[in-house]
Amino acid sequence: MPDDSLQITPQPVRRQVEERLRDAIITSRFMPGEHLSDRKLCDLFGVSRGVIREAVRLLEAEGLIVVVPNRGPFVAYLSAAEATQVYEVRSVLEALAGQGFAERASTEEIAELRAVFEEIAATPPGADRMVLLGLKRRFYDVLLRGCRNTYVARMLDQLLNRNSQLRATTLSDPSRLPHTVAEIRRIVEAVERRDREGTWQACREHVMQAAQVALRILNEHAAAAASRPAPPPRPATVPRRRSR
Amino acid sequence: MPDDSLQITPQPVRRQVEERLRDAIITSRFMPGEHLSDRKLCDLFGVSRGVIREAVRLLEAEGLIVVVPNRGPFVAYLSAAEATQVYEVRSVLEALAGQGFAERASTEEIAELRAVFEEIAATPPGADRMVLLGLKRRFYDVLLRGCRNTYVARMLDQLLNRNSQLRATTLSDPSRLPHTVAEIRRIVEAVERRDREGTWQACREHVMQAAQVALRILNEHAAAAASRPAPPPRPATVPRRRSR
DNA sequence: TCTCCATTATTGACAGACAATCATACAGCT
DNA sequence: AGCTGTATGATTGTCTGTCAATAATGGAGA
Repeated sequence: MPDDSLQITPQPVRRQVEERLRDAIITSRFMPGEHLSDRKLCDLFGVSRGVIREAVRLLEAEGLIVVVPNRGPFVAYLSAAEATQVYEVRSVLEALAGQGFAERASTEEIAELRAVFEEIAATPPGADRMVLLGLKRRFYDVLLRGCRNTYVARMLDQLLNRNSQLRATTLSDPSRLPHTVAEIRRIVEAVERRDREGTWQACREHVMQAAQVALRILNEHAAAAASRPAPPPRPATVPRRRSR
Repeated sequence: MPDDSLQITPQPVRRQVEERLRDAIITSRFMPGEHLSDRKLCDLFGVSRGVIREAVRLLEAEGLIVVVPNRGPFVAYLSAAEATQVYEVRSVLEALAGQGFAERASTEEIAELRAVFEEIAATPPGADRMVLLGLKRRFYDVLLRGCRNTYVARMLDQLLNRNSQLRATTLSDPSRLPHTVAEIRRIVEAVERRDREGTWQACREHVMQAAQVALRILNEHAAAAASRPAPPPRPATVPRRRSR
């Protein structure tokens, strides 16, 4: 099999818009619920309407954008109920990815995974949330590449993007950091033993712990919002209906 | 909670094109590897290029279409290796969906699931493959609706579409039908007992059995193709690279 | 037969236009 | 005041035409 690591593929303008827009959403440059009108995006990216519309369609399918007919695209909003569902799916997909990694990753990839883990473990508690999120992202990049399953990689990637905002807040919780490190250590150690079942369990446990923290935070926010006089407007939350 | 079953949402032309194109692909009206040029699709659907391009972008994100730069969209092709991966993911997602159904579906939904199962069980062995696929599709529709998890529903839906062609051939295997029915019966019965673990196992088992049959068929085809002088051209299999 | 080049078709991207629809504000009525 | 209806303005959905860049095709020539 030829090495295609040096292969370059031409990147149409559309792809760049897709990537930047995706990035802008998952880094919260656009807030959930925000209206992304054609005009605005055209001006922002300096491209024509057609390109914007195509990019929006792709991000719509990825679930990052919700399009309401005759009103246009909005940044998707994740309710507490939906977050629960996301974590439920993540737990099994991540477990599957971990198991695949334990089975099929090369020794180099395992070493790489440990290296990223050590970086996470060495992070001071007061670090910027985006730094931590970036490290965790790299951890997942290694994991998803080494699990040798394109489909689990794609879907987990989408899920991680989908609730990246929530993840940023849970990761940044200083009291949570040592627990996170311990959980990830369990994953890495299980992988190093090539322990299928152990990795599965460790991954599952990790996500479920994260889910608990996330939902606690979400409920606190909800409570705080309820005590405030005017609840956030939350414009047009998912009026779209999946067909089929 | 207000009943939104009467809600009507306007369907832009684009949505119709998306649906029809998706349907045409999963029912094999377009063969894998086939080139779907703008012109052709414009003529077929009688709409402008912009609409076509947007629809293609959406189906690209769903994995049904692969777009190679400067050559346009092709119907995605599923290699044996990829099929293995799809079944691996399906097994856990379907298990999760089943578990969610066993926990959270209403008694009406459980009855509905059994009703569809009875239809499947009553199918004569010589039935058309598309009839069976349609029934199975309905089974999944009920399951995915009742599991109360939008995300697992979306992802499993995509996976089922992705390998619908393969599923049609495995389902149509007459020697396989009784086994299929038995496996699905196990699922339904576990659900009726509200047995989380049992449903999980039954679903997992069902997919793994299906995977075995599918891979056997794929290998037979591959062997047959290899014995033939000219192997099928299989133009441009997944040259696209996922970013990030 | 093979190689190289010119022609042609197709994609990627842009701009302009138009009807349909939605949001808003304002006037009028009870 | 509170509600209803309408006029205005902005935005979306869609079509058309245009143009450069790239890939596929086919033929000329060695």
